[in-house]
Amino acid sequence: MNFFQEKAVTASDKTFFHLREDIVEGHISSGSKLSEVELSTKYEVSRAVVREAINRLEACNIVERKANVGARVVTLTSEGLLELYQIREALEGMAARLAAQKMPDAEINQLSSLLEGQQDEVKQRNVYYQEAGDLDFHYRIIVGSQNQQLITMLSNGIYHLARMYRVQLGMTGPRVTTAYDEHIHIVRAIANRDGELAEILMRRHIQYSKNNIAVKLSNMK
Amino acid sequence: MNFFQEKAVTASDKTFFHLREDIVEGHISSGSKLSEVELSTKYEVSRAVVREAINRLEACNIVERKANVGARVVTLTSEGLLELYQIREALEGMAARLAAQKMPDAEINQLSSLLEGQQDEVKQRNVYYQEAGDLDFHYRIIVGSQNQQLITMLSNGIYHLARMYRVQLGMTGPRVTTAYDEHIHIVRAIANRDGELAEILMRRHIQYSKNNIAVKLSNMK
DNA sequence: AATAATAATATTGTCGACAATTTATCTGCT
DNA sequence: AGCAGATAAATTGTCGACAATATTATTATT
Repeated sequence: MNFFQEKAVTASDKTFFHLREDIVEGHISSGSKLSEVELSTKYEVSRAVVREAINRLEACNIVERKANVGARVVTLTSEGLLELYQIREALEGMAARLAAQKMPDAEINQLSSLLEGQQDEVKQRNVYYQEAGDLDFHYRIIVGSQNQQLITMLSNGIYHLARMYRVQLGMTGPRVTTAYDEHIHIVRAIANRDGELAEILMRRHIQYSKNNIAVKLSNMK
Repeated sequence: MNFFQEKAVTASDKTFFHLREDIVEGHISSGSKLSEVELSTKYEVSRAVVREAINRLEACNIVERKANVGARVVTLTSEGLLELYQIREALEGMAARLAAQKMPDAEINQLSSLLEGQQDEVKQRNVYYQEAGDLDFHYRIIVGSQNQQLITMLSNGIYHLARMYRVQLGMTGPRVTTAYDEHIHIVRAIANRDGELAEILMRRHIQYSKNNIAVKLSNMK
């Protein structure tokens, strides 16, 4: 599941990863308070490392912190989701454009064959694709952009936030095959080295998934 | 100078701001090592708060840290600058698009009259405009996007990095009047609620300043 | 003399304790 | 009873000390 290989060398790292997973996967519910002492007993580390982990979560926009008061998990709102997808649209659109310019042929071919391999799976509406396959696709293009700052920005922060939304809103299910076709077209544009088209298609693609989620979100309440 | 009002309530905050300024303004040179003990004596605080400050700087991409080794100020490279401007182009382009949709009329008017007020100053090639005026312009549009995550992203991280580049490369000087005209056109598009045009113009505007800096950068070495 | 292994030093990572601030509880007054 | 202020409890912020790791210096061997 971890595409972006993150090695936890220090205890702070481990606590950060644990805590992030517990939040993103919904074991710690959105909006709840993060008590430093409580977490330090739970994860069996000192308060200092919990603090450091929370600070990092704050930098990822996963928790909000007020001085002398404490940290809370961010509350998910439809506005927040909208904002997030606007940012993804901008950044991943740019990533697709850059990938069309810079992504090595070898990587493009790998991506193409990856998609071909997923074709059967998708036709059978295998839900797996939605999660891992989609993530894999987007991540490869981001890496293909060869923009290091863009890569860290997206894989450190934005993707976990986006997943947090999907998990907490119970997003699984359709939009599998349509998304697959969009992926195909995006890769084709990249292979043709047409950055402008790649960007347009990627932005559309993200707009579609945003709308898809937004509809579900409005159906819930 | 501080458009984004940041209040330092805790000692960690103060140290963070001090340290960031010392780095961005070039008092601590790019690539140098940040010793925790050294800084703690310099700023007269404990190592813990220096650590916290460094962690925050790391989240801003201003310093890089290796576990058990330490933190260094990022080294500025022409690739890094290029990457940064690609990100700015994507994000601020989106900000301009959103501002055209959401920015209140009052704020647009304020921005218009701000530019008019700067006109004389610009015609006289007052260098002040380049720095503060340009920053003010961009910041207002970002805020006008009404996308909170976008706002924090740009004002916490990216702008300080961009300024760090300009300072360390000794960027002052021309491109004042041309940039001013571009500003005028962008605001006009926003006032006309033409998000698509606003985005295009903003992206062009950022591409121009990127090229402007890139030329200077290549002339130096 | 050069290299490898080992010891010494310095730096970062982690911890528990204390200080400052906020939040909750209690007391007294109208 | 309800509110204001004072007091107590709990939580976060800061600190200095110790542990673990990395870097440097030393020694031994070829």
